[in-house]
Amino acid sequence: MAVHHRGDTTARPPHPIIMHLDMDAFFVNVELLSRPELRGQKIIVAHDSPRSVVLSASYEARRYGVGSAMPLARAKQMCPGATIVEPSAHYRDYSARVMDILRDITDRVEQVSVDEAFVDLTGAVRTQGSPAFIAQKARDRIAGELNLPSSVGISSSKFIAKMASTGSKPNGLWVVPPSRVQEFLDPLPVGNLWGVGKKSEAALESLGIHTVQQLREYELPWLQLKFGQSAGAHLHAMARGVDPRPVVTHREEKSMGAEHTFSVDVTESEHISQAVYHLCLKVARRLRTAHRQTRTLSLKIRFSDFETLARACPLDAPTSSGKAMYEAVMKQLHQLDFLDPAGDAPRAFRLLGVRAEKLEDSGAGVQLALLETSLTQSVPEASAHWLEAEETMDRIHAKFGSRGLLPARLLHPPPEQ
DNA sequence: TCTGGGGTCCTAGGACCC
DNA sequence: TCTGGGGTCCTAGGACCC
Repeated sequence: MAVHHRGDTTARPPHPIIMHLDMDAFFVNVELLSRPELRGQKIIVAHDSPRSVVLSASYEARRYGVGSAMPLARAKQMCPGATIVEPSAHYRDYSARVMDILRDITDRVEQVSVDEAFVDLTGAVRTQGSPAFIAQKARDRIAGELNLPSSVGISSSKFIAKMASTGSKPNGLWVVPPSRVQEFLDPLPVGNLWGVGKKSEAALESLGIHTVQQLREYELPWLQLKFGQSAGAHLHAMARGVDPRPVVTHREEKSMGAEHTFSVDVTESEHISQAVYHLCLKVARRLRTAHRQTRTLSLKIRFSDFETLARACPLDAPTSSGKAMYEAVMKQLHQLDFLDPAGDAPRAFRLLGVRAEKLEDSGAGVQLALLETSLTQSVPEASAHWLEAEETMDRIHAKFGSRGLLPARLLHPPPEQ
């Protein structure tokens, strides 16, 4: 609780102090810890398969134009001789250690992704020194204890703090005081703004708007007419450095999904249904681990021509059962005539995805109710068996990792171990 | 060059209700 | 009989982020 003094009408200072920390080439630098001989070389972290994309590139590789999310095939072509490193399982651990260091400053930490976080320093500055001092101490600890480089931006809003950390990279620290925000923003290309991607950038450019300064010349109603209510308001606010979003330390997941791109397009119905099965079990397991269940299931398909569509798969009742999800998805696939039980599907699949939406808590009581519901239905033994089987798989997974979850393995013991 | 996998948020249109 | 105006919920698609 804030302490109020006499005459203090506002509990908050005029400007919050927000820091944004972003790890530099995070995956690459984690890999370098175990392979120091590669330091200073062109490194690309990616699964080395024909359809994969770049997850992270060393600055040496970036000089050749390699960037995140680029198809690996293209990256290899642009940057011949680069070392391709398979992603490992260590990123979560290092991420957690970075976040722990940040939480030593304050608990006002919002983790945005595996390698990024906002920290609200508004309270911390009263006892720990200037924002820059606090930030540098955190960067020094991350460098000293984890041997990983990071960059920090500090300003009075999340959005400017993030732009500042990006601008300070690599291994930098940039403070933008409130009085300098406009001066900081004005020369930047609109494409640098948070939430302005390729499409919006192109639309802005076509209207002759290239810099934030130019964007600021346009009024709110005009921007909303051109870009929609929300995006227009967003652009208007950002051009003025306005971003009132607070640092949020906890956020509940709204959906959980799994998707898979086949290394080769697939037409065989049996192969497709097996993939659906896998994805459903994966999502169901995650739901149960989080004590959640879903009321709406969504199926995503990408065909070989890259046409992508999503369809809802109605559920009889909220569920965290992979079997129930599998049945709902298969029913929808058949209704859409995308499968032929006798043989090949009419169109080749490139990607399949399953996403659980409208999540709700599934306490022990709810799980029991679910079990009772299935027991009163026509195939009670089968339902009970399946729930039990899925729980068994949860235990197997906890013990051995994600290997060996094919349907066949459920019925027969795995060949090894 | 040929496009991953995990998400969030917004928009538009249709169904349905009053 | 030729038709309004909300509000809400749902679905599909798409932009965007890391």
